[in-house]
Amino acid sequence: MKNIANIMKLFSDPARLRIMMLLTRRELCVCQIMGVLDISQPLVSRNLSLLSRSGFLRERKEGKLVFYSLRPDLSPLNLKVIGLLRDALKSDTLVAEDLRSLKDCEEFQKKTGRCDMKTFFDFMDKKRKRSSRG
Amino acid sequence: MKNIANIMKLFSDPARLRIMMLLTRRELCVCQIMGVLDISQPLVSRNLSLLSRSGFLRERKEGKLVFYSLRPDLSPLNLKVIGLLRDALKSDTLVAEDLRSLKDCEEFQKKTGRCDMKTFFDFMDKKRKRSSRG
DNA sequence: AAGACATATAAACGTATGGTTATATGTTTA
DNA sequence: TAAACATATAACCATACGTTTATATGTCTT
Repeated sequence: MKNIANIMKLFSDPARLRIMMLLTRRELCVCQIMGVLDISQPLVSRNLSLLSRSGFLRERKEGKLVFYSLRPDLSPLNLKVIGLLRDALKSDTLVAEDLRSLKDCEEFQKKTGRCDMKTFFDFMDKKRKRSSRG
Repeated sequence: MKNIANIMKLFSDPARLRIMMLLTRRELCVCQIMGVLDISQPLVSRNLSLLSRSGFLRERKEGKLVFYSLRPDLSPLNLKVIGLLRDALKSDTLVAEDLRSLKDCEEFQKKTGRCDMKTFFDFMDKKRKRSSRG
């Protein structure tokens, strides 16, 4: 009872839902998630930590960077929950935007050969300015 | 995004989960739910109201009583959510106890021909005393 | 019509939660 | 070794939420 209630609570937050939707696509490091979602580093970190502690994510350290991805050994229940969320959000415009931004970020990353917070922030900043200019 | 987040939040509360698990079985009035779950009347009322407003329940008035049941025209998403919750709670001991209590209450109700708050409270009170005596 | 009853709503309160800012930890680079 | 950097954690605050108590609404009974 408490278990499923806690899972529901975990996904009652839009930021965590957005993070999960990104991570169901591929492994990402904290700075990439920050850049794409445009939320603060401590908040991303905390939400990743909550998702990890509930058994949804695993982490992998590579130098300064920490990469998060779905756990390969997800429990049947957790798998079903993720399936439901993906289904519920398959036409979500915000998720679509996030995935678009992720793609853009990755292309930029390939061109520059960099994966750091400044790079993604600068890129997203320019992008936002572009779109606000119309 | 907000929609699914709100649904998740709705079911992040054990009391609401228990109410839903009862109502997926059959239509019940407020006093029956109170008796079975042993939670206060205003709390039951409020949670029923939240579940109704999110499109999960319908209500039917019959004299003083108000009966709640699953909406017959649940959205595909809401149906999937309920399916997931039932699945997640199919072996839950608390839900099992609740269903047991519900059965007992209904038998008692048949015998006495009554459906009111006092009846269910008295019955559950005795039941609790029985079980605490061992 | 008055009182009893079932349910809903309002008010009030403590706690939990999301978000920010500041700081700590650990790694890389110069 | 010191500075720069990525990430995590702590401290703090405002707000939201669950719960209780009190009250309102509406129905039945006498």
